[in-house]
Amino acid sequence: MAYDENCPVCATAEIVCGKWTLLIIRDLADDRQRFCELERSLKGISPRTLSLRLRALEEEGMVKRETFPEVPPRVEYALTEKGRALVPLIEDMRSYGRRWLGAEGDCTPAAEDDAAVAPAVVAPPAFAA
Amino acid sequence: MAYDENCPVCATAEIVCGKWTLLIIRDLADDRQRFCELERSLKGISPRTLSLRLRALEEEGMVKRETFPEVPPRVEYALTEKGRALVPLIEDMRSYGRRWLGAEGDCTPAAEDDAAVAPAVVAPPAFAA
DNA sequence: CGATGCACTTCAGTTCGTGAAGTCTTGCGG
DNA sequence: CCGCAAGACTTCACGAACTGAAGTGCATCG
Repeated sequence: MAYDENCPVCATAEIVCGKWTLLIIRDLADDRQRFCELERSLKGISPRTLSLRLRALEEEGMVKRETFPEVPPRVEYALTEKGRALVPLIEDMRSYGRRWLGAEGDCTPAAEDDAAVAPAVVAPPAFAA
Repeated sequence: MAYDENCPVCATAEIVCGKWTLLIIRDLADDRQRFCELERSLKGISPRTLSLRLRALEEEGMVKRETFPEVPPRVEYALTEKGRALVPLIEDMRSYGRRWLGAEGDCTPAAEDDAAVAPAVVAPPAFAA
């Protein structure tokens, strides 16, 4: 059922393999975000899942939650140091996706509504790093 | 339901977030393996899931399947170049797990039956690379 | 007064992953 | 000759995970 906890790869996999988790980290890597910003950026996530992930990430100590008791309640999420340590992993994924999966988009919160620019990169380059 | 296919991180996440997928890649990174070797190494995986993962990985072109029509049938799985390109990702995970998750084990197919050696690393070091 | 935004929670339904058992073939022990 | 074992899976029933839609509470905008 669960992975072997002694294995560093397994332990990380356990965190990482939940759906959306990595994308949440990716969004938070750029900047702190609010619940609804994440919800909009991660098109297709259900608020329940987002809530669950955020809670889990917070319990793991990778995300810090900050509440502002304002008029429309504001809650911001930001990566802790432990969470930021996952960013290189995300960068690897980005490189991989670009090189081998022909995914050209930016998909960062900044690049929201520009779609369809990929010049059909299907055959990946034959070299590997 | 599905991630945004244009985003390199999402595209990679889609591959990577299936349970056990990364661990299969990890095992295959060391050497080609047979079905039952993977099954034994990945303690707790169901043959159905392993079969599904292997098939998907093969269809994605990250794993090469080779059948040997021998007495007890032998099938070996190995990473392709596209699959090997994921190894740095796994290495990142290993580093992360070691540094931040206090997972000290090796968990490689080579280190099978030595358990309980971790000197209780619970508080991660305060520095980050 | 009704609509809207925010941050969630609840609910029913679908998909994913599990654990046990079964399949098919051949070689070895009794 | 019978039965068990290995190897590579498949089938099945069940539980866990994720989804989509709707609901909650509050205050401001129109």
